[in-house]
Amino acid sequence: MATILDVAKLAGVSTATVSRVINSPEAVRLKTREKVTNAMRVCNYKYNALARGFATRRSNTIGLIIPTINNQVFAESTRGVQDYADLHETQVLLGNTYYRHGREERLVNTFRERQVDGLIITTTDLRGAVLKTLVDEEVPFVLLYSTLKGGEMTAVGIDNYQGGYQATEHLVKLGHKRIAMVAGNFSVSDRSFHRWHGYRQCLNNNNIPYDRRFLIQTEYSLIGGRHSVTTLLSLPKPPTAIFCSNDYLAIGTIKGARELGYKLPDDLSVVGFDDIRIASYMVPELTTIRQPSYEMGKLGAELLLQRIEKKVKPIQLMLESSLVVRKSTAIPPGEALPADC
Amino acid sequence: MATILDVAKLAGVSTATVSRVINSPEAVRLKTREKVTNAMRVCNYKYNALARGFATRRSNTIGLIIPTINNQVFAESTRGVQDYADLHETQVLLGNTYYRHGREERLVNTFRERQVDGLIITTTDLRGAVLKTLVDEEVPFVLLYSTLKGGEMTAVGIDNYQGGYQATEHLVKLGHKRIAMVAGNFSVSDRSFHRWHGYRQCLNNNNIPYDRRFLIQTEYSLIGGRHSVTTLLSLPKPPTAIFCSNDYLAIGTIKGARELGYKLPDDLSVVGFDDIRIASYMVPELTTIRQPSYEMGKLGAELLLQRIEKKVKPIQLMLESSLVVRKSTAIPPGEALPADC
DNA sequence: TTGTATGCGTTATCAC
DNA sequence: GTGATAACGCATACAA
Repeated sequence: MATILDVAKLAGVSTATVSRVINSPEAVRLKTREKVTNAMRVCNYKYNALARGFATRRSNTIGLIIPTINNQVFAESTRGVQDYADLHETQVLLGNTYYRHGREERLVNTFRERQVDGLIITTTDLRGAVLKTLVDEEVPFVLLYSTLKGGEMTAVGIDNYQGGYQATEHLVKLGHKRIAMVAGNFSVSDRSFHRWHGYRQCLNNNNIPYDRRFLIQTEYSLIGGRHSVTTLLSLPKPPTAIFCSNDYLAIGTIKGARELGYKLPDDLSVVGFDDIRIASYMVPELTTIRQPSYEMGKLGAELLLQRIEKKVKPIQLMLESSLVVRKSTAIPPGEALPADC
Repeated sequence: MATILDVAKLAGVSTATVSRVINSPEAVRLKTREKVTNAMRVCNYKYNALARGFATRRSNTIGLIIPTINNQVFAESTRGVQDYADLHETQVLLGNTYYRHGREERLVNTFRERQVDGLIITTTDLRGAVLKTLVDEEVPFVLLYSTLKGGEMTAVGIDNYQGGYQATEHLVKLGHKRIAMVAGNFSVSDRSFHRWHGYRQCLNNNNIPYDRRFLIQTEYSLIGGRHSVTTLLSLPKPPTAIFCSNDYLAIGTIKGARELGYKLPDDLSVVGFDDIRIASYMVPELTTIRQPSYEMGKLGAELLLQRIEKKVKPIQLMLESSLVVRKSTAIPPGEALPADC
């Protein structure tokens, strides 16, 4: 495989000149440039970006760590990151934590060994040692889907508390009093925890007593939702509405309820979170909290590159989220008409 | 940042020895090893995998090129690739072509500059120059979701022809005679083209005349399906069944038909392709052709690593696909009961 | 505008 | 078992 040395010899110039035509062509005389360009073609020269990174101590690579690419939401933000990186000659290394702290730590270390210029992390372990180390050792990184509102870490996210509050408030306004929540495990999802806070505060503000049997923590999956709803609906006084902390849980919940003979939304209202693309294609169309995943990824990548260039101080950005009312929510059963009519 | 030279000095050994404790600890005396290990801790040494790659001319990185991470199917195979790579100390660089030939070419070049050890590609341009060049220049690569049954390229896929045939046959057996197909554009999806072949051959074998107005090529998306069905159902003699070349098209088709007042599956049968996770959560639950995406990714990664090690010759693997009958297909309208009863 | 010389952090090939 | 040292391919300060 030809190197710049080969090209240099062939063109009768120095390697420095070859390097210049690659990196700052305008700094070399047209004639010389052409000689070099020709030589490159002749020996089928292929640029070695690894060697460059080695020499400049800059890899033009970032590491992206997410729970799982399998979740549409993270696929969207990943796309945002990729698209932005792509425009800035930056490549992205991708890793899934599968919501495991140990894997998150391992990925961070592996990526650092790979000399990534920075990291974008949707963390599963906000209070853990991993992020602290990153701060201490001044590794540029930004948190995605963050719940942070201050501090020394750069982060972009939405107000999960508010999202949880809005979702719950929507149900309260419809007249629901028995509102359950199917949440992602708090131990691995700070976001879920914040959403629950919003949920609980909303109940509180509306004088609805909090029933702890109405909270189920489970894994973020279709199955998780399907199982959880079975538990909830077999309670002596089952809920008439369920707030799920993501759309997959909501879709699973809807399916599970239907399997139990419930008609939706008449017998049970369900609200999701995220507004994945398919949400509006479900039956009933899913009422949910929309968060701008793609934009979040894009913005996260932008912030990271700026951090790498040391152009900005740590900052926490909160993007807008909003309630999207569709067809999976309605007034409680027996509200408009008596149940026995 | 400390290097092995620092460690060597601190431990009073040579860099070669430090390198040895990293790569083949058993080759160095326990006592020396401990000295080195200690020195590493003292100066907070961090291994530089990039420098290693530079020296060994092996990056332990592979490039994964897919149409879009946004499609659940590719997310699954991506996971398969990642999981396998992860077990073999290999990182994966991810890129989306968005079904654009130019982007595919650019990604291949960029990844090669990055010195990836090999590539895994779900190509959008099977007959193009890009793959040919890869073969000529002996770059290890494997095709995913491939339609190949021979030749010099390593590939793993399913029998798309057979998938298309099975899907259509299912509809024929239910009694449908007017069967349309909503397909991904043939120009960017060889897979779609093969599925169409299966579809057409099945019609042929069952003496059902082929009507070219019953074929719509569109982009692989929910919207694509939704729009296509509108066109099909406004035909003078509209189809009673539609075979869609992926699940998103099918889900879009179902939604579009419902918006036109059709009851599914009574008024219209729909078959998808892929069996993405959410398929069984749709209403009606989607009848579709299942393909083992995760396994395909895993197998592709395995084959690629073997190709890199030069342990195997080019081979084309076909995984099993199968028809999954659920609720989105039924006998044609007016078949059991007269339409006007 | 172009060339010379050196460094980047590791591995690998010899010696010892 | 261990050490000395030459690659690896490119960028860059400094000279010319």
